[in-house]
Amino acid sequence: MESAKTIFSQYLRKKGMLYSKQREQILDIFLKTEKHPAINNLYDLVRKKNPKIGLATIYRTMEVICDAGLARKLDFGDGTKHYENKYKHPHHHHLICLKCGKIIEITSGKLEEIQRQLAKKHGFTISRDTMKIFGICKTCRRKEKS
Amino acid sequence: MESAKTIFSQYLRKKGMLYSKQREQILDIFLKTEKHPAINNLYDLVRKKNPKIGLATIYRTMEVICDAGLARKLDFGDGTKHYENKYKHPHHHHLICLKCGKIIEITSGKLEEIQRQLAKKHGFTISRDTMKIFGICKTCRRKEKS
DNA sequence: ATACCTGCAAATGTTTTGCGACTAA
DNA sequence: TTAGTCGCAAAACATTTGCAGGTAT
Repeated sequence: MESAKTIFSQYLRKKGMLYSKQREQILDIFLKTEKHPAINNLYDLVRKKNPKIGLATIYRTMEVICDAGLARKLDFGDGTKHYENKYKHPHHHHLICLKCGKIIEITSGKLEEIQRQLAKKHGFTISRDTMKIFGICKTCRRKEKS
Repeated sequence: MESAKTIFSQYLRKKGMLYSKQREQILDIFLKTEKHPAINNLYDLVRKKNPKIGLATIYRTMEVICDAGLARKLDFGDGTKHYENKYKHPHHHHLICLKCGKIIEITSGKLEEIQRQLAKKHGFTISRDTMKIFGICKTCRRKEKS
């Protein structure tokens, strides 16, 4: 399996784009984050390494990283874009705690099967799908009770 | 079953809010739309009846209508808020055509069951959930082939 | 050398807010 | 009468874009 960096640099070459220092730094930091960083989280992290970098470059580069198939853009309805690592990371869904913001990733073969059935029933060809369950996580539920 | 207007006016009274002409007009027009209007669609429709109304009033009022349990806020990832009628309208999900923008509503008991199972497995108490399947609808698929 | 990129600032588009005038009860 | 609303304009955000100067190949 090729490394994410290899995939990225090959993608860039194929598209006639350059493998700049900024793009490498942003990819590095993004791949290290294990969660679902908002664009501003990434901006802050990248600035620690390279304070000169601009927010627009983060936006532009994350777009390219998505196009290269290494990231997936997420919308948690909090008014800003989030990104998650797609590299070696199968399709999944999210449980989102409304109290503490914790995000739990879930996968379900049964769920995928039902989605396929529903799509088929309506003659619909699936490109992508997203399911989010908002609620209260175990930890916050316990706190509420006390 | 009470009418939507009754529910709305009772909600307003309970909250110490007024049942203004604008609120009534916006609710009327919103209830008549059978789809998932964006805020600007509503703005245009309402302005036909009452050209003096301001966009801020639409935003503020749709928020109140949601709070009253008569509308549900939707995010189709197109950069603007949409609303759908929640009155006498059970929980459901959406198939969204990426070509023509058509939205098909789907319900599935099996799906709800799986969501409950997944939440339970993680000690999660569900508040609300949303599933969206993006793809190509039957009609657009046919057009592509020709 | 020469595309391509970057950082900055300005522009954009959506949504929210402050406020003086107005209105429902 | 008077709290609550409205319309407007300005502010607040997130995101995108134009451009002059810098960089990778």
